[in-house]
Amino acid sequence: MKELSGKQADILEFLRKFLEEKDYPPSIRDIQEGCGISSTSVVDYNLRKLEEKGHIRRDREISRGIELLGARGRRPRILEIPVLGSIAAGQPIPVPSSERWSNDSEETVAVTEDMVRGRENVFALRVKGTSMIEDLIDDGDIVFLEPARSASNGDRVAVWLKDRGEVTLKRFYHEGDRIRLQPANSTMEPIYTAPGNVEIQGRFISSFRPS
Amino acid sequence: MKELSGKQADILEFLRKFLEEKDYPPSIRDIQEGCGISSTSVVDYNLRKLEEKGHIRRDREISRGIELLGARGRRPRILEIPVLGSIAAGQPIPVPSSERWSNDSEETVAVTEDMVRGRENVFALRVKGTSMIEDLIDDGDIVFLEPARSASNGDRVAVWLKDRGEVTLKRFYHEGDRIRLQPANSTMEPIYTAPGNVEIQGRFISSFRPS
DNA sequence: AGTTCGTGCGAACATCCGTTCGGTGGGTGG
DNA sequence: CCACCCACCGAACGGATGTTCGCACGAACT
Repeated sequence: MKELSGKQADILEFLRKFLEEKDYPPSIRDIQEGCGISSTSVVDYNLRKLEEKGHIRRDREISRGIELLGARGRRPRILEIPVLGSIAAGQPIPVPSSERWSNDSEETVAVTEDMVRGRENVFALRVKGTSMIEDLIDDGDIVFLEPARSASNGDRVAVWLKDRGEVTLKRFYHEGDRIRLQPANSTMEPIYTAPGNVEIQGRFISSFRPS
Repeated sequence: MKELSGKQADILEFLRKFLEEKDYPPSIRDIQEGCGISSTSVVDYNLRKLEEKGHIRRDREISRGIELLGARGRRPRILEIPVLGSIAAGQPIPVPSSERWSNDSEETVAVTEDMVRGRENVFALRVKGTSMIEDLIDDGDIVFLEPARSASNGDRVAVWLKDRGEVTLKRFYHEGDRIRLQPANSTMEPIYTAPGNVEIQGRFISSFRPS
């Protein structure tokens, strides 16, 4: 990539600022004024240069048809993950699967899609307590889950215990005619229950520990 | 917030799609064609309604002066955190502080600013090994650090050990005339060294465990 | 029936805006 | 010196675009 002139760097910087502020690209004359350039043709000239050098993309004949390329311009896919509540504190959580959580005045966490790797309908829960401490999931962590109705042995899942009316995060084991829900905390006992009593809500994907 | 008519929902949906694709807002006539509306004035009319209802913001007299409000439109502050390398595997890492990491062909991780809470110049490292396992930092985790030259007792810091020429993530303790670098792994021994031999690179902020 | 209001239509207008073109000046190489 | 290229300038052209205005149609209400 060639070196760019002072004027071109100015324009690029102006583009970033403008986009940051207004959320739509500047017109050529906006750039002209913003960078103190005397003619629109000069802007056009340098814009072409910038396009040749791969910093921007232009849609000809279209007003404000400038797209900023590169890390700062290309907006990464952002997903707003709803934080549906807390888990392992004994509180029931609403079921996310088929629900439309459209008018969510609830809390959300924005993450980039690398964190959920293309999975669908991911939701998040705030972890209360240390029942999964040995799986390196601490109190206060945020766990990301994908909706699931079934699990394999050893999966970390959020399950609803019908008789208790609560949801908890545990490792899941199917043992003969019963289910073992194993906390990852040696001071805590596993929960044994009948398959009919558990309803799997989601499967663990990843976790984040805020500062 | 009032209910919006079918046409208004169409327009809103078209706005999202268009922005997603082109990275600049559509013109009124783009919307007209895209939504199969017969007149530009109808688009204008519904756009005004959408503005009243708080879904968009318009800059009058400006082409494509439409800003999408709300979760999907308002782009959260995204930070591209450079992943400078791995840590605790004994590899030296470049110092991030005053360097300009502008032409970073290196790997980056995009995160929302909640994850670093307004800190400056945050960088990230990929954790190799389990030396901090008891601090719930596992092999493969990504840790976020802020540049720092000093630390308080108990801080988790990335330090450069001059004599070994390597960087490691440990808990930091200043004990009299020596420094103790304590792994959070009972099978591993602390490192004792002279204050002059350690150079603190960064302080632990938060961590993320990919799936 | 008459009125009002929300919504839609089509056309015209004024401006915004990308593009083009002729021209200038400085630097470089023949 | 001349030719050539790069960067720049000013003006004008024409298409793109936001805005406005008169009108129409149906639903709700008096």
